[in-house]
Amino acid sequence: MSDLAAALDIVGARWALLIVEQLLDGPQRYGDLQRNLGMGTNMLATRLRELEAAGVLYRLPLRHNTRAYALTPRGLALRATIDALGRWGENGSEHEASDEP
Amino acid sequence: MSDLAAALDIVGARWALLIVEQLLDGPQRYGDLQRNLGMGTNMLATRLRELEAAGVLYRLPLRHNTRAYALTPRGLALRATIDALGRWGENGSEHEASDEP
DNA sequence: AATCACACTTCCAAAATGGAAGTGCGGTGT
DNA sequence: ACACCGCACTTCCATTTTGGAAGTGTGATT
Repeated sequence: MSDLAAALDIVGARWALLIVEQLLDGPQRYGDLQRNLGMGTNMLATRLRELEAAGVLYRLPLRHNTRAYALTPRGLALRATIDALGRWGENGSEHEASDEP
Repeated sequence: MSDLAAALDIVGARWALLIVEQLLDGPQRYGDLQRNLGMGTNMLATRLRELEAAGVLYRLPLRHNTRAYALTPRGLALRATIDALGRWGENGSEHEASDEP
């Protein structure tokens, strides 16, 4: 399995990189993530569990039954990838059907 | 929609980035891609259609009924992202691993 | 005691994925 | 000429993933 395939196994799932992108701005709570991303709560819970198991993020306990999610060093290391993909996505409005590359 | 979300809309689908990674080594034919990637032929056909529509790759006609798939400039621009993700994936076996070299 | 915010879980329908087999076309061998 | 082959797909169907909506449990607040 190539390095790329190994990486995609972890952050290739839908919403995974968007969650990490949010957390690059600092730790956030479950409800905040859900509102900021507009994704269903079941998917969010599943992804957070997977990303925690993969060592990308961890649960940061706050008061009583509330907690925040924060990136581990391994999660922060995704900044380069996310920046690169984001820059690539910037130029997405320049597509037109042409027969020559 | 953020730049990252726009990018993921195109290359976030399963296999998409792996296909692009293959084509970074040069144009390949359908059968080669299938063998090199080990993916089902129906998915490959679907992804190639989507990536062509998105301007990431194009069909390069060869003799008779054969053709190769090659990256457009927009597809080649994914090299930075793929390299970054690949480098991130390299360090995936450090969960309970030994000491460093 | 009743209500509320928060962090989920459960249930079910819809969409994506994957394996296997089939299709069409042009070239090759006999 | 005619059977056969490789290539590039398409079709069919089972399995997995995703998504929306509603429900659960816990501790604080009124």
